[in-house]
Amino acid sequence: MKSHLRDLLAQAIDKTVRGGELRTTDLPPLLLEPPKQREFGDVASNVALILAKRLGKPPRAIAEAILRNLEDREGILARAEIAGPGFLNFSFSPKFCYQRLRALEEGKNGDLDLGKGQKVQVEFASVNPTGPLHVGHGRVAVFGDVLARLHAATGFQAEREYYINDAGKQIENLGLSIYMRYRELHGESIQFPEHGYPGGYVRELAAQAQRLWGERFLSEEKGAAVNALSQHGCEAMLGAIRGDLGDFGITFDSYASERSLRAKGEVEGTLELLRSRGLIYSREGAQWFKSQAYGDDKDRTVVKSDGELTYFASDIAYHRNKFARGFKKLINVWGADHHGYIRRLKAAVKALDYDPELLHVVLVQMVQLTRGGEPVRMGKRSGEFVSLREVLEEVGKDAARFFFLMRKADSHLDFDLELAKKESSENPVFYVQYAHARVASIFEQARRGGVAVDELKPADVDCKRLALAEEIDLIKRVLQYPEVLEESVQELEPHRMVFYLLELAGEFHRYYNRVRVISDDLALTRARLLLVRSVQKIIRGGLALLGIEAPVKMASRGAEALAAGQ
RNA sequence: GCCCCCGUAGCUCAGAUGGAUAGAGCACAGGAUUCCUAAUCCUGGGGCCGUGGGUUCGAGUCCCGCCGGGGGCACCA
Repeated sequence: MKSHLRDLLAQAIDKTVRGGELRTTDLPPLLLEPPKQREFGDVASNVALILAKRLGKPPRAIAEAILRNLEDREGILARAEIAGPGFLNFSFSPKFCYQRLRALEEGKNGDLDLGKGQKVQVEFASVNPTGPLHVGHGRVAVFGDVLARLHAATGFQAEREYYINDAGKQIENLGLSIYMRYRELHGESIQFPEHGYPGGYVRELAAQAQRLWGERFLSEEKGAAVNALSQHGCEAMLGAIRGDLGDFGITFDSYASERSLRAKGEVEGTLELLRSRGLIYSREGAQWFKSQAYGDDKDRTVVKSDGELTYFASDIAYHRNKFARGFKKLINVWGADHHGYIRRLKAAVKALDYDPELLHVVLVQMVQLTRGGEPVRMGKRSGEFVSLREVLEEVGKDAARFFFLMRKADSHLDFDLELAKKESSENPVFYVQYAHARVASIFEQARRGGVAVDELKPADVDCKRLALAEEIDLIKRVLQYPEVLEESVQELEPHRMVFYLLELAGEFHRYYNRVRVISDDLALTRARLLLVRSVQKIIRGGLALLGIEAPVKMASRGAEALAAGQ
């Protein structure tokens, strides 16, 4: 919708320049934004103000010149005027709204193609398989998943990948932890390793090992036993993680393994490449990558003095591997605690002659769980935290996903478990879902009245009957969807879609309360049905992008009240 | 000590190249259902945009300092 106007405006400015009324070649990008106040119209442009600054001419004069050259042959605008210091305010004509609505209902507007088939990889979660996922991981995972969905919906070829750090010390520590618990199970008194994993799941893994292999590891040489248990623990945890994420509606297209990356010699190969370029040197028995030369704060170790590779070394090779696979855009979704890592990774990318701009790192801030406003205590040290599974079981997939997405990544997230469970107007998830269900309910009613909703085609509908101000507003809101989608993808900000859906649902609920869709006037009824059907379609599509169900009935409230026992 | 994020209504947060009188939800107070689901809607009060400077015709937005909250600083993972 906006893009049509943008074209018109661009032409007008172009014409103004060619006509000699504006003497500039340096035109700002045309940004059309909703004005502060409704009376100012649907969209506003401050282009005249910006040009005024650059050209030293009065903004209103520039605005007038542009308006004079604006040729709206198709009549998409109802109003175009200058206001305030020199804003250009525009309102779309009802005729244009109807036309776009019809196009939307004919399915012509859903195919936004920003990506042109470009390959994008979203790497997220990538949690070391040394323990179960907790809430913070959940936010990161949902964020990454939705970024992938957004890209897939806009013409990108999006792939989700999970990178498994299965080669380093952490996995070894997991194995050692299991090993000690295993011996404990067999009656030995043990001293638990300092860097071991204290969580209860380690005991379970040990018990599992006992069931599977009996006393075998008691007699086996320690190193071999730890190794076997590492592998066992890693596989088991990965399975659990996969299960948790699966229940959250998240699956991956591929898993990358650090161990196999090393086995294939890619890590050594990458280091060799850097070495050949003189970017690796030895100091104090270790080997360092000259990341400082590429914008990092300091040089970083890639091989420790004991000969072990660092995780960073693997990460360099991993990202080289990603680019080699042909991805044109890489998105890494990390917890905010990894922020110190960005520079060194970008430095490495640059040193390998890839464009660091193609690598987007989204940092997702921490999650603070609360219950009725009171913080839920989580002790990292004791290994006790609220797991993602607990949250999932308590509030359900839809509420959890919605809450994780409600804030931009930069913001710390307060996640109130009580609120997420509440089935009332306080809970935004239900607000949006209810709007969708309400439309379904209207359809049900219409069918009972003999109106063929399902066969309703835009061509059979007289959209002009949608003449109320509420109706025009609602149509305009519906037609905003592609713009919101585009911004969400470009800015990597799914929360924009969440806010939009809340607004759309609100606009619909208001409309519903004011206007009866079904009436004796069949032509009017059909027009209104078409309108609410478009609302439903957009909400369903928007929720699908967030991985949230769009129910046709809001039944759970009654059912749960019943189950709760009066 | 250095780096990153945050600070906007009682609470949780939006605020898109700097632009018009700073918005929403919740909470609070009152009201709406003979009619498509009241999980809804309507009305209302609420603000030195942490703070002090600076740039600008114009700053919640940009720059510098300070205060408060969170995170990161390794031959850790």
